[in-house]
Amino acid sequence: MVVKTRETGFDPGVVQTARWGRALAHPARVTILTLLAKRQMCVCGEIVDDLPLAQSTVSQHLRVLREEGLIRGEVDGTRSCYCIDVERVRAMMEDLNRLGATLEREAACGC
Amino acid sequence: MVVKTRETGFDPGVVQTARWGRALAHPARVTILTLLAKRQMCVCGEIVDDLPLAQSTVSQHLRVLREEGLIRGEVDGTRSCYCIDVERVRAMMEDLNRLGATLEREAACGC
DNA sequence: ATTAATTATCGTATATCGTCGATAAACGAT
DNA sequence: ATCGTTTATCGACGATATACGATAATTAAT
Repeated sequence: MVVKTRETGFDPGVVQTARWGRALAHPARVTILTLLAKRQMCVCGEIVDDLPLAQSTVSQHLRVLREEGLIRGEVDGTRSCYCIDVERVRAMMEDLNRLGATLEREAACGC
Repeated sequence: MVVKTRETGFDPGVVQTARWGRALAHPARVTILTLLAKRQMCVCGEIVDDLPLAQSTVSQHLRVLREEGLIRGEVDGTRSCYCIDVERVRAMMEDLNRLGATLEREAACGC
């Protein structure tokens, strides 16, 4: 599923940026990421305990983050141990900062 | 509508970050922003011409960006002239970079 | 006054998202 | 082998998001 070419008529780079946006588009996912950063690893159960959501819902959000590559999960016995994929996070921040730089560059508005 | 307190149980800062994410979560909106940056202002019609979407749909996306404060619109006769709100963009990038820094800081993963 | 142009909004249809409970799968412990 | 723990997935449902055409509102031009 890696390359999901659905031919939308948008620039691929823009599509990727939008994917980063979507990954961050829910408070639960942002919270999960910061949690994983605070402790340097996290069992799923701990994450569930820190969120006001059902276990299955948290699992869904973990899946979204996993699909975007922002986190990686390893099974450890009956547990699942998640951690941030720093490389991917760096890639995301590069993309977002590139966008930010573009948007800030041309400030003069004719309106 | 500025303060939309719907009591979700999430940290306000996190909620704001998620809002930025949501604003960028669609290729059309990212495209619109970069368009507005390239030309330093843009009439709605030009934006519509550059997107593979109907005029009403583009108008919707403009509304989302406007609601997040990332763009401002002024009516100019029968036209609408949009431009980027650089202050807001800067605020967004600050939030996102703060998140990025947090996520990159603690790299060592115990998995 | 009519007409043409432009854009926001409305109504509606469809798709995706978010959420939960229930269940299945995998494992550890007894 | 059975039981308890943990987590992913499934099914269902409501809520949002996305998309379009039609319409209304505004203005410019004739």
